[in-house]
Amino acid sequence: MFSKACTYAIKAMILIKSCNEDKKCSLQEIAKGINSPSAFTAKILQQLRKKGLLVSTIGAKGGFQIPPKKQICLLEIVEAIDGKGLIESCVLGLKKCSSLNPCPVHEKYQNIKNEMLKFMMESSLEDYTEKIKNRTITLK
Amino acid sequence: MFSKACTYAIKAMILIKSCNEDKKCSLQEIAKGINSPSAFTAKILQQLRKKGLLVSTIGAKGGFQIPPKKQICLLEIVEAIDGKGLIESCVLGLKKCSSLNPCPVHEKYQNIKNEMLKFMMESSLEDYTEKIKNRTITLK
DNA sequence: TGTAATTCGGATAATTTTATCCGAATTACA
DNA sequence: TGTAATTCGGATAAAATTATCCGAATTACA
Ligand code: SF4
Ligand code: SF4
Repeated sequence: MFSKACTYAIKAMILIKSCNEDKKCSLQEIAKGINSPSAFTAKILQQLRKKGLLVSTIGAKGGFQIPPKKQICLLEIVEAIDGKGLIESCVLGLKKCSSLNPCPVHEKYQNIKNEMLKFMMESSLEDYTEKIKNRTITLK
Repeated sequence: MFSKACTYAIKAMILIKSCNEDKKCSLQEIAKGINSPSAFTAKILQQLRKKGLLVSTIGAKGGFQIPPKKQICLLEIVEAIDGKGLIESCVLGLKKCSSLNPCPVHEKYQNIKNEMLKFMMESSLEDYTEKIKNRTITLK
């Protein structure tokens, strides 16, 4: 469903969010916390930063944070890393179809797509943080 | 969502199904009909054959057919090419979660996954053939 | 029987995705 | 001021996916 890079991104964002608001999360903490290759994770964090989903501070004691007061949903993360493909594409990826001239599964499929979208829009990082903090679940 | 190979497989199966029952579909017809690279398509057709989703006849006037009297749904095709990943995996792909100790989005996500499964199980090749035959839609 | 059409499988190449390495710049703080 | 911790970006490598090429085997049919 999502690329590997994308699931790293999602997990990293959840982990960072579940740190204290003011605390910065270093690359190493993140990679360890989500069990990902750190250099690859670094690239992904840069992508997220460039899209405005993360802020970073350079130098010793530096690290990554969720931009303060920003609400972020799964969809934003997925789009930042995997692009609009998932949202725009279709089972068949046909070019010459439309809602006026749909293939037989169009309606069913659109329903599912809409629900996936809804799910991703409604799932905010906050939804995850509590259980992470309690260690009820881990991100590994 | 699906790999490129998988969407080629789906389209190829629909195309073959929409040929006459007794008519065989050659690789070239298929590749042309679904606008796919023929050598790559050949590999995919072999995979489908080995999984029992296609039968082939070798030699001149040979080609591919859907096994007679066999009902095939999308799920079977997807599993044959992309494996069980889509069905078994999850947004986060966590290892230590379960329905007893789920992450916060578990319920929502499982619902969507179940609907996707249902969709793929309920969508049979026959659903597509009529419109293909009428040329109301194409597979290109 | 000979030839063209075709599937089949192995080898290889191109592209994309995932991953590693390293040197430079920045900052905290001893 | 010096050093360790850190982000940042470029170069490269490894692995997976997608794609091409070719020769062998099989079959229809002229
Ligand atoms: S008609 Fe709808 S479901 Fe069918 S191929 Fe087009 S966009 Fe996809
Ligand atoms: S609890 Fe459910 S939704 Fe959450 S990561 Fe595990 S399987 Fe996925």
